[in-house]
Amino acid sequence: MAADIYKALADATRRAILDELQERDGQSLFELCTRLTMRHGLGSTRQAVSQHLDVLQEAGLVTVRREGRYKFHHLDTGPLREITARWPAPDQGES
Amino acid sequence: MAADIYKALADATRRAILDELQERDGQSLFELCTRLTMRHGLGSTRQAVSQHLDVLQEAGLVTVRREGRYKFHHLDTGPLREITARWPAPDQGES
DNA sequence: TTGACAGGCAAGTGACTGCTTGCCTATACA
DNA sequence: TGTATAGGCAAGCAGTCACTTGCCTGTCAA
Repeated sequence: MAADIYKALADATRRAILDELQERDGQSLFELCTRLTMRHGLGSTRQAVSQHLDVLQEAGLVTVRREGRYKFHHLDTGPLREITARWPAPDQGES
Repeated sequence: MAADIYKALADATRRAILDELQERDGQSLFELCTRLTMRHGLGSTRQAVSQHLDVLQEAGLVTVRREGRYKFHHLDTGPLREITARWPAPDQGES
């Protein structure tokens, strides 16, 4: 259920996770931890990233696919359309 | 400068302020307080709303026009484009 | 000039939140 | 079967944030 995509986006680490998943979709938790450290300079522990992924999943921005002992995370940018739909640009659809 | 539009959007009261300004642009602080209470059921004090407006202004989502002892607030949805530009929908190009 | 009105500044407080820490479950492979 | 790997759960801590409270500045009209 799309809990609160706004709160989900409020954290810089979570936004970095979305960036990472956009660049390489379907990463596991450990893969995300590694790449966040390497490419984004974030020293986040596994538990921290896991909690962030929970928030993103609650917001519907990340979907999860289980496979054996792995858990792959996929980006879903769909819920973000709500934002620009709520406050459209003045020269666009607003009447 | 556009501080952090994500943190600015994280609060429900601030989103209600944006809603209000979209419906009726150029409101003063007291006008906003009244309409937030009436139409959105928010019992926000003047100071609380004022602090929210500061955050929205920092984020570039609200611009301010002074006139005598009044201060009118205007909505600017431009910075919101950054969000959908950063994570575009997979099947549509950003435009 | 006086008083009412519109808004500003700053310290204090309670709740939330991101993160750590420690321990646990489950799957794969030797 | 035993062990390393991938991930989960929950309590505790510290920083942040929204909100209040109290007082101050600036504008306008009578």
